[in-house]
Amino acid sequence: MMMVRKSKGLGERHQKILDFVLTYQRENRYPPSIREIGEKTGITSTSVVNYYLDQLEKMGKIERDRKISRGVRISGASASIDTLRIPVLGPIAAGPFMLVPDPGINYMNDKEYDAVDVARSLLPSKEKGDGLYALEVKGDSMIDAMVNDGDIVVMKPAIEARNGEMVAVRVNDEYTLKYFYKEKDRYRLQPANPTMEPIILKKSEQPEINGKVVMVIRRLDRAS
Amino acid sequence: MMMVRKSKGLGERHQKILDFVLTYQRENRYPPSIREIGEKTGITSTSVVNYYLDQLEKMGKIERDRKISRGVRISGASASIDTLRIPVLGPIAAGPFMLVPDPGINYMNDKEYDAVDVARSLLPSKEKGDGLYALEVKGDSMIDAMVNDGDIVVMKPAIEARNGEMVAVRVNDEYTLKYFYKEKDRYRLQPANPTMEPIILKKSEQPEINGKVVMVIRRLDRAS
DNA sequence: CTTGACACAGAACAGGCGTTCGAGTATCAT
DNA sequence: ATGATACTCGAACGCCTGTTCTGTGTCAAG
Repeated sequence: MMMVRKSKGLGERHQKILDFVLTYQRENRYPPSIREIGEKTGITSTSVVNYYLDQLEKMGKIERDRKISRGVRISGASASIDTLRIPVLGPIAAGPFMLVPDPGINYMNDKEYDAVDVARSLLPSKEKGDGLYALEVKGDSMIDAMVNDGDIVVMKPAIEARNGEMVAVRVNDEYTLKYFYKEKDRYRLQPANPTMEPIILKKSEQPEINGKVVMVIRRLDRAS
Repeated sequence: MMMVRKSKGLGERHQKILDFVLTYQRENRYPPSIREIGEKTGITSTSVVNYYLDQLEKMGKIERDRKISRGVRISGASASIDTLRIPVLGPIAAGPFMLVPDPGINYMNDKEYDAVDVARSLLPSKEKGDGLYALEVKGDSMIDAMVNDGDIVVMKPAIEARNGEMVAVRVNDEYTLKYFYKEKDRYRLQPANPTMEPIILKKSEQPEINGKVVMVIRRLDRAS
C-alpha cells in the first residue's frame, strides 16, 4: 500500500474527515459516529478513524468528548452549522483606504481578528463564504451609499461586477460604494441614496472594482 | 402520586425536556442521550423519556432518528442553536403603516410567515429574542433614516426609549425611524442621516413610541 | 541492516444507548 | 364497580459505539 503524507499539517484524510463531519452535522443536526466517518471517507477500520480524530484534536481542529457517542464537534470559526463567521478586517474611514483583505493571513483561524456571525440563510445560496470579509465603517463618509457610522459591510472579493450589483470602486483615488451599471457607451455608478446623482464614466475609464457588497448590517441597541 | 395534566398540549415535562434538549445542544454541540434527558429532568426511567419523546415527535416539536444514539433534534423555528428566527411581518410602505405585530398570532410556529435568521451573537447579549419582529421596507420613504428599499428592520416592542436609541415613532400621523433624545424641556428626534435636521417636540408633546430598532439588514447580491 | 516512527487494518471488549415489555397507579367516564 | 386512558417505573435485550490491542507494511535515520 501507499500512504500519502508523512509531514505535519492536514493530510488528505484529515481534510476529508473534517469536511464530512461538517457536512454530516449540517444535514443531520448531530455529529456522526466513528464508524459513519469511516464508511464515508473510505477508512475501513474504526481505529484508524480514531487515530485521525486524535490528531485533529491535538491540532485543535476538533473537540472530543470521550466515551460519549457522537461526541465530536468542530472547534473554531466553522463550529456553527448555520452561521458563517466573517472576519472584520478593521475599521475603514473616508478616503483612499484599503478595501482588500491581506491574502497572506488566514483570518478564519486567527483569533486576533474580530468577526461577525451571519446566518447562512441570509447569504446567497450559492455563496460558500470562503473569501468573504467585513469592514466596519467609521465616520460619515459613506452616507451617500446609505451606509452609516458603525455599520458593518460584508464584502466579497471581485474585480468585475454585473449590472445592478453594489461594488466598492475606486474613483478619484477614493473608494466608494456604488451600484454598478455598464451601459452602452459608459459606466454609471449610482449612489444607493436615490436623491443623489450618479457618477458617469466614459467607456475608456473603466472603474477599478475592488469587491462586491454582499450585505450591510447595522446594529443598534447594543447596550440594552 | 399526582399527575399534572391529562389534556393535550405541552405539559410540564414536555416543556422541560424541550428546554433541556435545546440547552444541552447549545452547550455541547450534540444532542443528549435519552438517559441524560431523564437525569436532568427528574425522570428515572428511560422508557418514560422515550414516551414523551414520542409524543413530542407526534406534535411535530422534535424529530427523531430511531436506532441512532442522540438522534434527537428540535424542529421548526428554534431548531438552530446559534441563530434566531425572526418573523417578517410583511412589507411596510410609506405613511401611516402599522408597525406593531399582532399579538394574537404566534408567528414562530406559523409557517405562513416569512422570517429571517439572525445570528444570536449579533443581538445584544441580554436579548432573548422573544418579541422580536422584522419589517421589510418598501420604497424610499425612509432614506432619511438611512434605511433603503428592501432593507429588513428588526424591531423590538417598546413604548419608551432611552436616549440614543433608534425608535419607531409616530409623528404627524406617520411612522418614522429616528434616534430618540429626551432633553431638558423637549424631545429631539434625530434622523440617522447626519445631514438632516432633527424634529423638535415640546415636552408636552411626548411622541408615541412604537418599538426600538434592534438591527437593520441590507442584502445585496442575492442572485449571484 | 536494524530500529523506530508512522499509517493502516481487523478483531475483540466493554460500556453506552435506544427499545421493548411487564406491571403498577391515578383519574375519569360508563 | 369497571374499563379506558394517561402516566410512571424498573429491568432486560441487543445493537451501537468508543476504546484498545495485535499485527503488517513503509520509509527515513542510525
